[in-house]
Amino acid sequence: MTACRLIIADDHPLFRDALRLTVALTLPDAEIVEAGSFQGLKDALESNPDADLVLLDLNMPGMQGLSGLLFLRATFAAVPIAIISGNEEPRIIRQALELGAVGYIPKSTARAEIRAALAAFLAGEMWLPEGIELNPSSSDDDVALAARLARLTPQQVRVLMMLSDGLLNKQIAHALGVSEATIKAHVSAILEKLGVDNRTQAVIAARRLMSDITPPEMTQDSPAEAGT
Amino acid sequence: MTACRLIIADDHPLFRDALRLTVALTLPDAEIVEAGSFQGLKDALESNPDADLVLLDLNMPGMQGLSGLLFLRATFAAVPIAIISGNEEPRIIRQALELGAVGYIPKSTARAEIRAALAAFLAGEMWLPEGIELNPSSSDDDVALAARLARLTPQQVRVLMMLSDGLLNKQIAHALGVSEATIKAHVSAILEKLGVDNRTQAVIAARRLMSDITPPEMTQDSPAEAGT
DNA sequence: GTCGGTATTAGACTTTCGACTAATAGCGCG
DNA sequence: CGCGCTATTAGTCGAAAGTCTAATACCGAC
Repeated sequence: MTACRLIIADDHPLFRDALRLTVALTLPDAEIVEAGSFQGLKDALESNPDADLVLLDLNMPGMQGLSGLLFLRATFAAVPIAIISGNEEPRIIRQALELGAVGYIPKSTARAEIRAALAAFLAGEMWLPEGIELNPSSSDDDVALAARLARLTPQQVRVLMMLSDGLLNKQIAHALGVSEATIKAHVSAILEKLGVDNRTQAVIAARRLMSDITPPEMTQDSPAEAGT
Repeated sequence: MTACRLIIADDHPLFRDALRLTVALTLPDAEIVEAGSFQGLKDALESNPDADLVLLDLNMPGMQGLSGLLFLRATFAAVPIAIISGNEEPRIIRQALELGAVGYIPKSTARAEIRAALAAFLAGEMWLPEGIELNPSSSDDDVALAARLARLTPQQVRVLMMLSDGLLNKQIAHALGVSEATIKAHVSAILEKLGVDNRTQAVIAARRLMSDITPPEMTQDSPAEAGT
């Protein structure tokens, strides 16, 4: 197989190293780009818009939960994104899939399985841990919300992000270089797709994606090296 | 000392029992009312508006973080509220104090110290765990936000809660039985006190109080009986 | 009692929002 | 190529939001 290009995004250098070694076992010829922050990942994707896969940790500086995934999917729709996270809650996993992730690898996954997952991703297939099904009649409200957010167009996602910062239509229009009427149309489309009545409720919905991620361990003094 | 009346609010019956025993040691004549949910606590406070103290756990069904404390302080300003929580983060403690709590007892506190805290509260004094100071030049943004929220009047708190649910001014006016112009005046006062420009930013600020509490343990399969 | 400060209420007026209509551009398909 | 579909763009207009001014009421201070 010809050389492929992967982006590893994790704020923990040790974990990036471990992951790169695992990747090298499966794909000796792979070119690997690393990013340690959300901004770094955006830069890496702009430099490598033809990357074959992003391995994304959900807890990165500058990224607020799943909203980062929403943004990346909207901005770089052509690049497949797989989540690698310490969080193993089924709800989070299903939300990530609804948002367009090609797979979800818990950090507790054995190395052999991680390699199998990588192979699947690069073959264009999905991969999930045991016990997680694809469409288990998503009864969860938060999962349904993720599905609705995934239907937004890239421009609508940008508008929703700025809406969530409390900006006025006029300010968003100026930032995006279009007229205020255009922003109003985007906002109306967002309200329709999210099934809400006004911008405040849209912001509440969008922000629910940001706070839902609870890291499994929480010792804010220990380095929490997750190597091996 | 004459008999006093305490309200113990915690969703865990076992912990309520333990707390009641500790209270009985210090105050044999105390009348103790228990509540296992936020709604139960509101009912208890309406039945006992002259209670001498509320011992409030921050993780109760129906209560979203510190916003519950904000509501209680605005609605029952005459009743002192002490927080009893498993969360020991200094930021949360300072926020609770800014919102008008008379003290903060980590659940890891020794029983003798809890008794000392109770005595202090009933004497009208504050009590804090070791190492937490009263006004350490609150540099934290979230603490400053709590201080701003504490300046809202009771009616303004009610309006802010409904704002945070995404309601229109008209809907809030109808629910509170006043005119829409009145709600607009309240909203303007809220924006001024919170230092924000529009209702969306006010909702973002209010919702920051709701998501900041990270429970120290997280087993989502335990039954969590809330009966009595 | 009178004064001064604040909470609550509301009307008048300006700005912003959001629905409706519609034009343009790109894109897959027969 | 022409057709239908969608994304993006924008103008118009009634509704909602937010500001300003102000009246009433309550409450502690003098």
